[in-house]
Amino acid sequence: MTGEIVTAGTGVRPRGAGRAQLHDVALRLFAVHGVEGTSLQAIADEMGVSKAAFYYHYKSKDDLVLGILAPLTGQLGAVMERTRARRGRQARLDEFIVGLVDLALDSHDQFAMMLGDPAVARILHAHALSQGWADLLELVCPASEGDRSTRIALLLFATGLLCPIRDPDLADVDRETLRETLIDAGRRLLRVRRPPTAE
Amino acid sequence: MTGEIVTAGTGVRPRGAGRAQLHDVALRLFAVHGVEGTSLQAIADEMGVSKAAFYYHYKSKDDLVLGILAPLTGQLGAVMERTRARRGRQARLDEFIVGLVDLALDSHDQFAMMLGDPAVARILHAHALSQGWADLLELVCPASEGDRSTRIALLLFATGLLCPIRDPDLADVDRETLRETLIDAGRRLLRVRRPPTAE
DNA sequence: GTCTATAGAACGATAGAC
DNA sequence: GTCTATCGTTCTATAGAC
Repeated sequence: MTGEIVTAGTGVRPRGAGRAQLHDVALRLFAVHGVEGTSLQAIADEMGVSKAAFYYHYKSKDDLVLGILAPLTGQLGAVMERTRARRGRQARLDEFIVGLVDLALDSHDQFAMMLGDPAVARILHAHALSQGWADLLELVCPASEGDRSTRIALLLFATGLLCPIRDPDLADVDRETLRETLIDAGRRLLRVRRPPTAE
Repeated sequence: MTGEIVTAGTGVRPRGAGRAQLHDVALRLFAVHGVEGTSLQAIADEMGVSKAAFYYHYKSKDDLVLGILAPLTGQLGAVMERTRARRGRQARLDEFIVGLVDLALDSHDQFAMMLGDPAVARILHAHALSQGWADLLELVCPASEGDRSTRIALLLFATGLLCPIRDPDLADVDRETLRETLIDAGRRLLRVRRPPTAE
């Protein structure tokens, strides 16, 4: 079920308890308005503190984004571990699908940030940290094999997970149903027959 | 093949020829950095003119975004017309898939803006103009029928089209191959058997 | 851990000359 | 159709008191 919160090896360290609230508030605003569309002022206002208080927790806005995304990077690594442990192409694809869906459902906003926000792409790139996702892709569908159509389907699926997650139309669908539907969609898309071993 | 450029009924009017270059430059920058991440200064610099020159063409940045998106709105309407003309659920789904893929390939950057950029969502909403996409969705999968799993797959597919389009890994895939692969993926995802009549 | 105050830059937008 | 110059605002970020 992808429960582990990994603090990850990105060099971003938590400090106190107020930071958790900062993450929550910032993440929610980032998800709605995007990173560039959210000012530190807006975050501070929403928290009911002054803007300067922010700088106790992080030294810059970019740092905040990295701090928010750090757990996701760790979780992505965990999915990669589990995928690597599987043998056979079908088993690996299935592990990838299930892992990614759980990640998208557990950490929707972070997931949407990472894959959807151009500002985040810039920040990750600037810190040479965009690797996690690229590595996972490479593991499950090596570029050397040149299987373009699988790679396209993979990218389509991962990106497609952005929408069902944040769409207001789907707010009333319960989590387990959504999860099964998305996993089903992934298997259909990637021609994975059934859960190869168990779940 | 979705050739028609419809100026659309959005109330945004072209003026001269310099506007075409403005659209090109702005669109390219918007696609990379997002709307909020692209300043009018950056656009002006890229065009080799002053920032003030921009205001001859549009009265605001929001207006520029609407102007850039107007043709897409028209094309979306055309897809809707063609979809409406089809009879039967399978035929409509197929028309939707093919139409959307062509739109995504023809107008990748506009497509990515509309579906991916939170700033654009805000602008469209502020002008009560987000309808085109919602209407198309409603036509092909009415909310009243309550077929959640099809709706989820539909959203996943549309959003998923964002990525194969802009991913640098896929730059060497020729357009026709990409088109066929994406259409195939859509049919698999939405369980559409074959091209119901012709193409 | 939070505050006030402010520096300094960048932003969107306007005025008016050419 | 483009320019220079500038207005008013907002932004990130810092300094220093509590």
